[in-house]
Amino acid sequence: MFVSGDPTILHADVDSFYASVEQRDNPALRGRPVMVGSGVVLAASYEAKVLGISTPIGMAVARRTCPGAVVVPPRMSAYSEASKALFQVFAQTSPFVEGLSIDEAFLEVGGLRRISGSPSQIATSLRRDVLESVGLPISVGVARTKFLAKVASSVAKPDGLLVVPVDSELDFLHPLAVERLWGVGGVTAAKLRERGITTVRQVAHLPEKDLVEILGQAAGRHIHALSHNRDPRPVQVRRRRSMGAQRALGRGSQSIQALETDLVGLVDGLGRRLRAADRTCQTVTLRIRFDDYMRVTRSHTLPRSTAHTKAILAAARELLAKAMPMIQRRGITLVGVTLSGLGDVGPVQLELPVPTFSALTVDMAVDRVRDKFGSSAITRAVLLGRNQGLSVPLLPD
DNA sequence: TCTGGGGTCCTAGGACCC
DNA sequence: TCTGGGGTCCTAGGACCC
Repeated sequence: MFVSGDPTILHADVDSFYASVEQRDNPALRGRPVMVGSGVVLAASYEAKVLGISTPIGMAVARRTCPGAVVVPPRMSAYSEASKALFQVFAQTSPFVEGLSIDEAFLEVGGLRRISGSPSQIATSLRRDVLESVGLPISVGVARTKFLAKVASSVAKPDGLLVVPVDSELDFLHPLAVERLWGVGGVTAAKLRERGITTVRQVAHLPEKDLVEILGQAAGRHIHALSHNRDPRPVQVRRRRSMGAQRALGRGSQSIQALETDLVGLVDGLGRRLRAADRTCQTVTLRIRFDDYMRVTRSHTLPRSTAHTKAILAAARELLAKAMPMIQRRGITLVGVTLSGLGDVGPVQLELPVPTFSALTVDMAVDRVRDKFGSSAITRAVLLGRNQGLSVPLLPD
């Protein structure tokens, strides 16, 4: 039997994630068109999608298009909880899970045949398990490459399962629109359409160098490879590379004080998240969106990594001051902060001039570290004396 | 059609170093 | 004094994803 070429990669994706959570938690919303969002529609239930709602779309337009729909404000913490439960089921299904976003992941199930069955059997039980223990409908695509598995799950929606056999990969892929290629959005699709290219098959017939000429080195090569279903990327656990928060502001005059307050709030929240994840950052980026919705960024790289709110805030404030003339000239409708250059909180060494170990010594050291790196940064203190050591686990306060 | 809140990756120029 | 080639880091912008 030919095993190595079997489709063994699952792509699992919750259908209309936010809207499905709302329908799960409120039975009155089930079977009805539901739109989640405030300024724009973040998610629409399938009942709403059928009526012509696609995301993102302005809420005013959405209400006109679909007057019978129920509009629900987003509950981010509920979605975050649901996501945790979802990824627990993923982890129980396979040891190789690569999270892609809050509600989707790749699972490699090639080595689980003896334990759990064939990939399509595993996909079937995964859908059942998620529905039973999280209460949400998912769609699953199964294929030999990550890219194709992702395409398959989106074609399978809603609440579906689609396996792409190895011998019919290109038959499945080539009739699809270019927008189905992972990495082809509005701008790229428009460039291709200008040249009469609308299907994956047409892309596949183009020489790679032509695509590179049109789209640039990386994008050209990438899309050329995908159109032939060449995607060697393995399923792998990835770590987060940046962390950010932003706030949309109403149009109109924004006082400098209010802006500073927003900035403090954003940085404070980010600092907490950073320390809760035991991470540090080195680069602080300020994002600004003007009244005309043009965007700019200003960034600063710190001389050393930090998880301390004070250091991040100081950098963010300087960036804001730098951008202030632009803001005053053009108005501001969004402020955001992104932290990148993420690292891990390593051991911190502090020397205190104390003669003996005591509860007081520990408290002093802990206070110093907390003061320096933030309250949840420390989980263990190792006290070293001249001839002895003492390791003390600490509870987060 | 007037616009959220998260993320990822790529490109390109300039500074700086060897 | 002028010149080459290669590499890394920083900053800014942009496309794309859900």
